Amino acid sequence: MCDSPDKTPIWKAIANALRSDLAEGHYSPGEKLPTEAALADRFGVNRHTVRHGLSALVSEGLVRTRRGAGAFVVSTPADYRLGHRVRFHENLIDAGRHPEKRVLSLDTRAATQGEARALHIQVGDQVCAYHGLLLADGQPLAVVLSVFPSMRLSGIFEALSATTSVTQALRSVGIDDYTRASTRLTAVRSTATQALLLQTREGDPLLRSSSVNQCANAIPVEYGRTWFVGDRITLTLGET
Amino acid sequence: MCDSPDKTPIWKAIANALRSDLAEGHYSPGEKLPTEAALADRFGVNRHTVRHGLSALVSEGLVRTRRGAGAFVVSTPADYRLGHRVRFHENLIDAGRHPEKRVLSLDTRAATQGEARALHIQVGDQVCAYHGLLLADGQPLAVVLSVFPSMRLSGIFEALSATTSVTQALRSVGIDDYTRASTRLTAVRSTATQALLLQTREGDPLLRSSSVNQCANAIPVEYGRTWFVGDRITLTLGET
DNA sequence: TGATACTATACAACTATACATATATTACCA
DNA sequence: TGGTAATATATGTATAGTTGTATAGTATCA
Repeated sequence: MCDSPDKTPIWKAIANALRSDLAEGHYSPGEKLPTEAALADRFGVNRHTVRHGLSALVSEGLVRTRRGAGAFVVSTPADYRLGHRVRFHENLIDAGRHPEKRVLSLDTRAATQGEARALHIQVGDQVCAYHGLLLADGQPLAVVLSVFPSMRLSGIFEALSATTSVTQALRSVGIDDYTRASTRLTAVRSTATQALLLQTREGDPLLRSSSVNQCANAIPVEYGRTWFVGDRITLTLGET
Repeated sequence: MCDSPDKTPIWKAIANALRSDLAEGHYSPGEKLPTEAALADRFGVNRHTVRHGLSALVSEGLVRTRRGAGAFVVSTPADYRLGHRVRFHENLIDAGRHPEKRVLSLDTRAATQGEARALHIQVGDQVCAYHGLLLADGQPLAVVLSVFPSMRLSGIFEALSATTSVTQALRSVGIDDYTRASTRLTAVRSTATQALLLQTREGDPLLRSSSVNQCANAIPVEYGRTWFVGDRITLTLGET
């Protein structure tokens, strides 16, 4: 018989359902989840299976249980504002989360066609490519690939070696402020490498953002592509 | 039973024996069959042989198994009338079944593009989204996602919090009657979450209905999408 | 020799039930 | 009003039972 290739265990499906409930804002931090018995009833399964799913959320740090009291939401997936000014650290601190950036690689190379187009430079011009991992409260949130035009920003490589903050690096090469020129969003499936970095499973949906930041006189200074873990983020569109 | 003349395999003989037990009404719908171990004991064979026979009944749709729980006699598919007036409770009671609705979530949010088009409102207008599970005789029958235009139906959220009946909720916000404006049907494969809620296997076919209900003056009041378990329902088209 | 039907065994996943223990709520009394 | 005990509720733990799946072995027949 045709066995379904990727059969999700019941407990994992429950964890997923609850996690997306959290992501969609059905519960806010501090709020009490339904009791295990109620959840077991809702999903039509045994209480132990619910407990198994809940324990996954507990180990992810999304939920905390108190014997005799119930299960409580610790933190909901980060709310990430996409507007005129997008700042990773600010966004997460505003959401009450602890942001962290980890450098995966940093090198100078020739621009690809897409990067050249986005940054208004020539194919083959030197760019500084920053590959990093974004974390919230220690949990991987996104992988990011940020590309800077070296010619336009002399010293950017050294600046990025010294700090993980894009804002700070740009400031040290003379860009005091920058704004988001464009953002495009799509959903993709994660590759094996991304899944490993993000601690998800290969094929899990990611939210990909392609964006261009420009300085005051509308000159592109950064072209970034970010892959967010769908479950751990809620993107909010609007002004800032 | 008498020993078969070396022609029919044992597992088939067991399937036949159980099938005629069912036909003679020794077991009623929903009732639990003896465990595989008990049956293996009764027939004096290995458990796997019993499983082989049982799996035949499962694929015939006579029996449904739940891991850890047992094998249960399946009830005949509910007959669901799709006509000018579609009422879940009425439909199932008329079919001699016991209907039940379970609320999974209820919230207010902005309308998506498809919802806006169906309800003749603007993208981003507030809608009240009801996510629920429909059951017949305690067995999951369908998951439903019902969307109501909040602006047009002030108080609909509270009304839906108070009752699971769409008819009653609409009545309490001033819609005394509503009729089915359109229904579209397609077949899809179930997601893991849907499979969990419906107690089917991931990837099993579902019958998806997208419908719009309108009030007396032809204004849309509800846009619903329902995923029926294919083999637990028979949709009947016609007048009412 | 190989295919088929059945057996044997082991383990994983989920269910069912019972009970222990911590917390929240309620009733009652001073 | 305030404190305390009783009760109900909820999570934590333990045990046993049932189905699902994987692997290997045996008997029989063409």
